[in-house]
Amino acid sequence: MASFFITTAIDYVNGMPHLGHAYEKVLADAIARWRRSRGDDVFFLTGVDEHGQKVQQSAQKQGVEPQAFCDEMSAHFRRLCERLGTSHDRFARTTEDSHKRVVAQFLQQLHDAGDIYFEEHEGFYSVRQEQFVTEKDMVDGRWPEIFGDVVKTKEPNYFFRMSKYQDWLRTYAEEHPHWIFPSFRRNEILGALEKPLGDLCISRPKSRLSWGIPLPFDPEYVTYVWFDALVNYVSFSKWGQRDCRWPADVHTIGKDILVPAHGIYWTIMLKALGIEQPRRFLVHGWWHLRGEKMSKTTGNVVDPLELIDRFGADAFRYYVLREMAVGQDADFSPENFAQRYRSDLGNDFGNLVNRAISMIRRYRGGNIPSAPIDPDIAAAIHETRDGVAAAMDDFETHRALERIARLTQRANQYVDERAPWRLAKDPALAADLDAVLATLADTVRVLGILAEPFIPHTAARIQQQLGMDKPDFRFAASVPDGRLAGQTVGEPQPLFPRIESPEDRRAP
RNA sequence: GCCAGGGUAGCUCAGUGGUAGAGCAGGGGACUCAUAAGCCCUUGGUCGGGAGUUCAACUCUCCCCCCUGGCACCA
Repeated sequence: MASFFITTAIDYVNGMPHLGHAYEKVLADAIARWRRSRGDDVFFLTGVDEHGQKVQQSAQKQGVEPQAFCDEMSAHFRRLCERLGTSHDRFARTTEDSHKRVVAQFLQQLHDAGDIYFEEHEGFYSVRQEQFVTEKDMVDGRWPEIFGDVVKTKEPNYFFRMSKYQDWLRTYAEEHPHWIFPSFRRNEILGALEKPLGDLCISRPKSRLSWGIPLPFDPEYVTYVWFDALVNYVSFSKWGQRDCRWPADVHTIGKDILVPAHGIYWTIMLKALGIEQPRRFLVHGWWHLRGEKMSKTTGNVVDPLELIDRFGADAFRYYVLREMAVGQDADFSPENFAQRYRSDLGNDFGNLVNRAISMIRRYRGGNIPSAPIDPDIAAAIHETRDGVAAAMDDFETHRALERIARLTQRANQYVDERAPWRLAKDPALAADLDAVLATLADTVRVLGILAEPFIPHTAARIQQQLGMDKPDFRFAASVPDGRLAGQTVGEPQPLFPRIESPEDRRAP
């Protein structure tokens, strides 16, 4: 059995989950489920990033301990996963002791190796924002109002010797064309490497930032951002155990954190630690809302939970996986969502399942006939599973769903071509009717298997409605072999019921 | 500024040298198993602009315009 380890980025708990968080989890989940259906031994890791200045400040503002704040915020993200139905095997929290131990161990190792050094750093410090700023933050030669007083200060800190690995990284990037998906994003790393790489400041004095993991070699400091967050991929991979899952096969991330965080920092950190590199990065794009960039400041955000409440988790999953060409940006609009729900899911997919089961009940008392599967449809099924497999191996969920939609359409056509209601009127055509119903039952069953990575709840309902006593989502079972013959179907229940919207009621 | 991705039917996008495609939306039709769903037919585009190469360009070359993104802590 092949092993497959996929991660999402861990979400920063300073804000509430939004569409982007939800998408990334669904994308990784679809791939994880896909690999499971192929028989791989999958380990799927997601989680949250809980340390840092903003969390400390937010907790302070609310008058609670940072840990209590994290507990509360993390619950929102965990809840999001539950609502989405993600099949993760581990939900990482960076405040867990096991994680902190690994971070400390890694820091110590790099310090011992001379890759971390201590140096006086002179810079501009914004008292109001409690952070260092650079001349680049100036507008027209002045510090913007939001920074308040900016003073020049000296603060000694610890630095990670990244510059030492620049040449190695460039060679690595050049020699691994499939390292980043989509491939054009690898150029962004190569581009960033054209300029000399500075060393990375990895510490903050405890006096300014206490909510972090202490440096093992200097308790007056905590480690800052990336050294904490990125290590989660390793620290939660059962590191140090015999069944350790590292290296990851796929790191799913947003395009905003490829350069420099993952492509440069993380890659060099692993190199310096002597740890194997992840096989690939799957870099997705951004969601826009009605053509505009989503931003918390303008309130231009989409709450995934609201959509799930109204349309269900599978409708949400389907929409994002169908609408976004992996790696590209995509536009979200409520109208488009409702449209896809009604048309793709309700009218085409859900209705096909419904009419197939209804006819089996009406014409054969619910018993799936034993009859040969229509060869054209059988061919279409084979073509579809091949297409889905090819698409999913390239992470192209939108193409996989397109293939599934095509088979759905083909099956709907088939119903009209054969017109079972006509066959049912003539007892001499009973064998033909049997063949049509058997073909439909198998097509619906296969559609359920192929759709499971995308819409798992619905897939389970399909098998239930087909009267299968135990679920079977193995890709290997997605062949037209009439294996349901003799079984009794269950009650047909609309999978994606028509949802009345206020606009619909206005119709004359 | 540098680098990358993109500009094709009302909308979302596919298409890489040989008479422009799909889905949705719009229009028409036949049917009734089904979630008033599905099926069939159909309207619709000087393929961002200009020049060039070619018997032939959406497809190759060059120039230009526009959008988006990366280069700078935010899925």
